[in-house]
Amino acid sequence: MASSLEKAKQNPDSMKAKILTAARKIFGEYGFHGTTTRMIAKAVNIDISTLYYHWGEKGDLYEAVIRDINDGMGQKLIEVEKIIKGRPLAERLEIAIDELAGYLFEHPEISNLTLFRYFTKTRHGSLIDFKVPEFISDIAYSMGLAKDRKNVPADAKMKVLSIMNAIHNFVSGENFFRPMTGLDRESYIKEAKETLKFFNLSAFT
Amino acid sequence: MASSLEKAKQNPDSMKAKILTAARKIFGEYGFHGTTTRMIAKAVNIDISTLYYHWGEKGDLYEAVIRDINDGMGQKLIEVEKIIKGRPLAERLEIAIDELAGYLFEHPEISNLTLFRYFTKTRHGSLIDFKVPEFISDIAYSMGLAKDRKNVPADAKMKVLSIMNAIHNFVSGENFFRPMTGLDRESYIKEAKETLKFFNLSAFT
DNA sequence: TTATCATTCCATCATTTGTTGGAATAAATT
DNA sequence: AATTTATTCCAACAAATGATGGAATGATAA
Repeated sequence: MASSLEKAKQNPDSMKAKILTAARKIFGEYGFHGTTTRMIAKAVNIDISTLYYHWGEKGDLYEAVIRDINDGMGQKLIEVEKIIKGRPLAERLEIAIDELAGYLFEHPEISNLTLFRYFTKTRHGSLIDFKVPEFISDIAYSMGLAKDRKNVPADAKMKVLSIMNAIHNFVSGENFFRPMTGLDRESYIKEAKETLKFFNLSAFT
Repeated sequence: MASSLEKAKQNPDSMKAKILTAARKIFGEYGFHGTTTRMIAKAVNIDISTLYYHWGEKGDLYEAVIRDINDGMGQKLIEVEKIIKGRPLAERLEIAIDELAGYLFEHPEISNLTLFRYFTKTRHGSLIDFKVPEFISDIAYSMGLAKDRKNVPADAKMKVLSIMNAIHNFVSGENFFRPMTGLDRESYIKEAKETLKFFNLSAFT
């Protein structure tokens, strides 16, 4: 059975999908409470009631957005895993950083929303399954930090969290950090990747 | 001339200071838009109008909170600088990580509010001077990554940002990350410090 | 063509939220 | 004691916000 989200993504030109795309962006910029349903409706150029017709409550739309970005990350991680399979660790790290950072710089709402969820309490506790724990364990296993995917030691999880967060930080923080460095966007992305490799390669090789 | 903020901090029992303390905590947990003036008033057990009497608009109170946490960070950085002065780099790093992480784990609102500001757009752009650029440059200089405090290269700034953010992440993300690891608070803090040292010592020594 | 269904908008509500005026009270000053 | 000043709360408001009913419109099926 196709979920409401899957249905929307089948046709990116559908109104439902357009709303979802706008919601991703705006929720990512302003957070849940900082976003109003009217802001999203305006971005799509529709009446607010049309938005409610397609997605129901604000919280439901937000959940759909979270599920959507999780799907994206999950797919990307699988894709990366395929590329790096069998290579030596240093090479794996370099490629993974390039790929993941590249992907997230193209979709900064993913980093924004992920960090939002880490750091913020919501007034009405939406307990969305965030998939992050599984992602983290999978990466730890893939990096050889755990023998068993289901039994990853705490220190390995902490290392992986550190890596992933570092990527998210550079992506989400671009608006704040880039002016500090005086770099243009392209150079900033390049420098971010270099910095990530600087820490990770020396740590793991 | 003592600013409104300084005046409040002179006497921590004053109503003005009590409101500020509660505001720090709640803004830190829920963000600017997620926090209502009524939530803060309730936490202090006062009427909402009393809050307005002391601090004026919500945005003004928020600014005071930001200035307050900046003061705290600034003082702590000076304190740390004194302790590590003259020691070899590896030792400096270890001590700095212990001290800063310890301080921030005691005052998680600082990390929360700092990251909030990095990653979030506010609907009404409050352009508070955030002092972060100076902090970053000072740390880069202190680590020997720049000859000149006023002329820090971009890659050095990126490295320092990476370090600082990594600390903030473990502090702010505790509620999300700790359940993933199964650690108690004390062990989590210890493990966070270890992980930070793992990446930084291997990178810089 | 007619009847059914899906989609969109207009108008409107009920709450929430930021904010203020003014009365009541307490504290300080004369 | 009388008077001013500072502090607190109650009540209320306007604007913003989440949400909905129902009419209009368009598409689809019969």
